[in-house]
Parts: sequence; C-alpha cells; structure tokens
Amino acid sequence: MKKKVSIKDIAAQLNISITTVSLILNGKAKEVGLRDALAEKVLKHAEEVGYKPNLLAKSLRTGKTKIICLLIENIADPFFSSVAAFVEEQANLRGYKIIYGSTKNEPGKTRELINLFKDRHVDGFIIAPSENLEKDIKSLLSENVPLVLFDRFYETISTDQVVIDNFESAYKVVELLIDRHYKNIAFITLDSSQTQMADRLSGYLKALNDYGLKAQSHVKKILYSKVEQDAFNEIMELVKSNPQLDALFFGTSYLTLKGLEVLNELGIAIPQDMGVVSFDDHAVFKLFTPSITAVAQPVAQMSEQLVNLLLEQIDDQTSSRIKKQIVVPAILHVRNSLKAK
Amino acid sequence: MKKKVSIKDIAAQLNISITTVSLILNGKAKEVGLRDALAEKVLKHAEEVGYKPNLLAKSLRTGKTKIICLLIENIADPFFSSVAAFVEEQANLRGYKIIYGSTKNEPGKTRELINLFKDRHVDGFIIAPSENLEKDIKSLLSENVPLVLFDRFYETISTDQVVIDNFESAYKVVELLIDRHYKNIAFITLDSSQTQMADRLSGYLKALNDYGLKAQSHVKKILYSKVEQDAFNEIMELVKSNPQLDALFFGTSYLTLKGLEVLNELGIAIPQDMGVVSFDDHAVFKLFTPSITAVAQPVAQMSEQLVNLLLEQIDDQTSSRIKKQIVVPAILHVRNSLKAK
DNA sequence: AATTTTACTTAAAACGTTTTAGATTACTTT
DNA sequence: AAAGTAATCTAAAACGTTTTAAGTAAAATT
Repeated sequence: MKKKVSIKDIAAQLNISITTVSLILNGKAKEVGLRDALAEKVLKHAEEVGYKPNLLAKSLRTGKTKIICLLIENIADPFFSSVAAFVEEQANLRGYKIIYGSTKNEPGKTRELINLFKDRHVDGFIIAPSENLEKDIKSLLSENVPLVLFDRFYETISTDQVVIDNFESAYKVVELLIDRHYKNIAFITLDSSQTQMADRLSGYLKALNDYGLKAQSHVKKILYSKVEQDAFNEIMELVKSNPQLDALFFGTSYLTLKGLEVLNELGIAIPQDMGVVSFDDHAVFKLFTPSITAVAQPVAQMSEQLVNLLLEQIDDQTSSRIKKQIVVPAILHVRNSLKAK
Repeated sequence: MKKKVSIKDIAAQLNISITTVSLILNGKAKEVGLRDALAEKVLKHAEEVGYKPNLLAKSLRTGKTKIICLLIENIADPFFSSVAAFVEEQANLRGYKIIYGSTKNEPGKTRELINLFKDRHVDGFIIAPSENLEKDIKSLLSENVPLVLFDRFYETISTDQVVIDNFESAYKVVELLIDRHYKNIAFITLDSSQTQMADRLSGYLKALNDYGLKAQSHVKKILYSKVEQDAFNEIMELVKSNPQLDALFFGTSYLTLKGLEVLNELGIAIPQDMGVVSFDDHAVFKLFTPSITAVAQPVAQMSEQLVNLLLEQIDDQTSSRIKKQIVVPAILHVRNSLKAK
C-alpha cells in the first residue's frame, strides 16, 4: 500500500542532506563527526516511517549482495539437502542468504549456473564440482571470485576445499569386511573420475591388495546419469553372475538403496549371505532390518568449515591469501548388515 | 581479470548513444525503428566484447529480479527438498532462479525471512506457511506481492494455493485399515492447527465415526519443535500403555520413522501385531521389510502448479485476478505393512 | 518554398544507494 | 586582526541500467 520511503525522502522531511542520512543510517555518524542529537533524530525518524534500504541499490553501489551461491548435484539428494540446511544456517547467522542450483553433475549445466549467478553478483560460491570443470574454476579463481569446493576437488588446481578422507574410509570399510570374514567383496560405484569416487575406489583396491585379496576384486561402475534407469539391473546382473560374492560395498547411498532392492528381490539374506556397507549414511539406514553399516560424512562440521572458508575469502580478497584444504574424518557406523566377528 | 564492459562502453566504442545500445540489446530495435544494419553491428560488437548486463542495475531500474523465494519448513526434509528440486526445475525453465529459506515452522523465523526477501525484491513467494502467519500473509497480499501457499493455507484468507486432499486421503487410509481387520487405530500427528494436519485428523475421526469405531479413537499429538527430542518416547509410551492398539497411522513421514524405531525396539511385528500407514511417502518406504504403506503427494505435479500460479500472478499484477485454489489428489501406495484382506 | 511526414537517433531523468572531496561556520591561537 | 583548526554538514559523482520525450535530417507533400 504505502510506497517505500527512501533516503531521499528522509533527507527532505528532515531538511538535511542525503549524505548525512546515509552516513547516520550506516552507523558512521561518530566516525565522521555528526552531532549525536542529529543522529538520534534521523534514526528515530527512519524507524517511524519504516525505512527499509533498497538492497538492490545498495548492492549496485557497493558490489556486494550478501548472497552465497550453493551449487550441488541435486537438492533432493539427502546428503546435499542436509549440507544445504547446515550451510543455510551458518550463512544466515553471518548475514548471508543462500541461492542454490542443482547441477545434475553435468558440466554444461554447472557452467551455465556459475555464469548465471556470477551475473547476479553473488558474493561467493560453494560448489560440489562436476567433472571437466577445471577451466571454469580456474577462470573464477583468476577473477578472484571467492570460492570453496566440497565433496570433490581438482588435483591440478589449488582451491579452498572441504572434503572427507575418502581413501582411508574406504580402506577401513574393506578391513572391517575382511575382519568379519567376507572374502569376495564387490565395489559398486559411479563411473566417474571425480576425486571422491576415485579415492574410494583406490582405498578399496589398496585394502584388497594389502590383504592378499587382489584377485577377488570386483568393481561395477554406473554412470551418474543412468543410476535411476540402470542401476537396479546392473547390480542384479552383477550379483547373479557372480555367485561367489559375499559382500557389497556401495560407493554412494543411492546406489546402496538400489542394491538393497536387488537383494530384496533375490531373497538374499543380509548379513548371512551378503554383507552390505554403504558409503554415505542415510537417515533410514539404522531403521532397516537389518540396519545398514555406513560411512557417515560429518555434514554439520563440513558445512561450518565451508562457510568459514568462504567468508574468510570474502573478507580478505587479497590474492596473497593462502588456500586451505580441509579434510574432515568420516565416521564409520557399524550396524547389523555385517556378520559378527 | 578484464573489467566488465557496460552499455556505456559499447556506446562510446561505437560512437552512438546509450539509449540506442540499450534498445537494440533488448530487442526493441525493430519496434522503435532503428536500422537493421546498426542493430546487427551493435549485437555483433556486444558479443565480441563479451557484454553481460549488470542484473543488479537492471533490477534496480525495472523492479524485477527474476528471483522466486521458496519458504519451506526445512530443506533437509525429503518432502520439502523434493518440492524444492521440482520448483527449481520449473522456475529455471521459465527464466527464474530460486532463493530459499527454512522456516523451521516458526512464525517468527518465517516473518523474518519474508521481510528479508521482500527487501531483496524477490518477484514472488512460494510459502508453506507456519501457524499464526495470517497477518503477514494478508499484508503481503495487500501490497500485491505475488504469492502462492502450499501444503497448508488459511481458511480465513483467499490466496492462490496448492494442496492435496488431506481429509479424503486420511479417510481412505482408515477405511483401508478397517478393511484389513484393524480395529484399534491410533493417529500420531503434529500438535498443530495447520490445515493439512487438521484435515488429516478430521478424516481419521470421521472415518472411525462412520464405521462405528468412534470409541476406539486414539490421537497422539507431538509438537513439531519437539519431534527429534520427544517423538520416540511419546510413541513408545502410547504403544506400551495401549496394548489393545493394532494399527498406527502417522500424520507425517518423519513421525513414521520414529514410530518404526519404536516398533523395532519393542519387537512388535508388522503387519501381524501392528498395521502401519504413513502420511507422506518416503523414498525408502518401499525398501523396508515389510514395505510401508503410505499416502504419497504428487510432488512434481504440485510443483508445476505452484510455479504456474506464481508466474500467472507475476505476469498479471491486476488485483482483479481471481485466486485459484488447487487440490491435487494424493496417491495411496498400499504395501506390506498391512495384513492381507 | 514552406510544410508535413518519415525514418532514425538520443539527452537526460530515474531507480536508491555510497562515498569523495569539499564547504561552511565558529572557535582558537598567534 | 589574521590565520589556523575544529566541528559539522553536504554537493555531486558514481554504480549500470531503462525509458520518456524529443531532436534531427531527409524525403514527401502541398
């Protein structure tokens, strides 16, 4: 109803200059030496007329939007949506809002989103990068755009980043499986060269190797874009044609869900006939019968680090700032999808 | 690296006016009668120098940001995150971006978010409103801010809204339970007067009444803010102190998860000793053993309607436009958490 | 030859801020 | 009395657009 009041209106109403009003509203009264009485008068008046600064104008002038862009695979994925929730909380606490985009893990889509949000002058990016995005990330860095990668990163680029210890976690999972007397462990993962998947695979292979089970390795790779469509069938095929398998280690939680469907359908008993471990925990894994053993990412902690790193960059735009690589340890939740020792 | 080029730069480089450049870049060349040759020249030059309009300036001038604000309970909740994913997709398709906020279902937080995003000049709101937000919604409406409610609404306010048929769906669930020979059906729900919960409760009570089971009704209400903390214990208490209960109907999926934990812990067999139905489906319900019967909201369809309604409003800001109330039918997925007929 | 029309083009205001570089007045100090 | 110094305040530019209301020159009409 009532039209918005601007600084100009206030200045006119109080018969003072726009500059004075702006200075006072920005708390610079003391600093530049304006009378306390005047400052109070302006503040009071602004309050009364319900002054709300036009943030677009402010942003245009200052170049800051107080908006952070979060680029993730898919907001409907439980891992990413919980990252989003924590990042939102941390950002809000520090005066920032979140705008997000789902990349579907496609370089083209991601690139497009980056450009769109750059055009919108977001103050910084938190990105779970897809493959083949090196050039784009480099270009952002060269433009000094604040930026933190998470979940995966690029060996060839020095960025601020927050990831978990994928290699070690996968290694430990395999050790655990071996300890529980599983010998033929398959690894079902994404067909992806992204660091997080590569490291999980390496951890799996190294452990098998170290324990003399190299010959029994079995790796099934599924394209991210084909998971919904093909994963069920591919896992079915894997299990059927390799009756010697006694454990399945899944590279992501959505693959685990597909795998559980398969085992269900085949009537294969967990943990007797097949041990199951999931990389990435899921709210319901502890509710399954049997409950599912999983590697959990400490999402709250990661999110806090992400926002910290990004705001550090935003506050210190000098290119001399040293990039930080943070590795947080994942947590292995041992549940009933494994035989007892 | 290279600084951004503006319309002003292009005008200077080509020795023409800013107006001309702007007109051409906005495709109004024909309309105002600029020479084709000139238009082409400008377009070509803009392309070459990599001109990107400053969207902040554009928004300041036009008052449009092409950003939609999505206010939901919690982005980490599977129902809301999947709405977010679909809304994002639909919005993107039509040139809009999404900025979101988690209300935690708290009026204070919601109010704050609305104001913050209004200050940011979002073009419209899609809101799952908390209780006690009538005044705020009314105030938005009176300011002619484009707005669609979903999941719940206010009886006392005429808004555009998209909801499911909560009453009918709940009624049908109870009918189904009765048909499967359950007689002592408890309804575990939120302690909330929001329409979606009120309607589910009414459906439950009406069905019991219609089938002569009024005396056996059992309603347990849990505060939204206390779900994480208390739900498990409260449900445990309910089940323990009412041994006659033979079915549990949960008002939301997160309550169902808590309930399943309880039944698990107590070793109560589903569906023999206890039938279970969930309002709101969950990606994993079909994977549980037994799989869980649930009322699924057609999220894709709802999201599309939401974006449609909002853009209709944005494109037709006349206050004469008639508000639309859309009710989409929910889908009952009957699974193994119920005895056979 | 004067007037009107047509075909193009643009100056300048406006959106609402922040900030630089003074301006003004009054009070001290020499 | 002149000069310096505080103490307050502000004019105007700038951020990068869009859009209103004209302006200009050439061609067409009288």
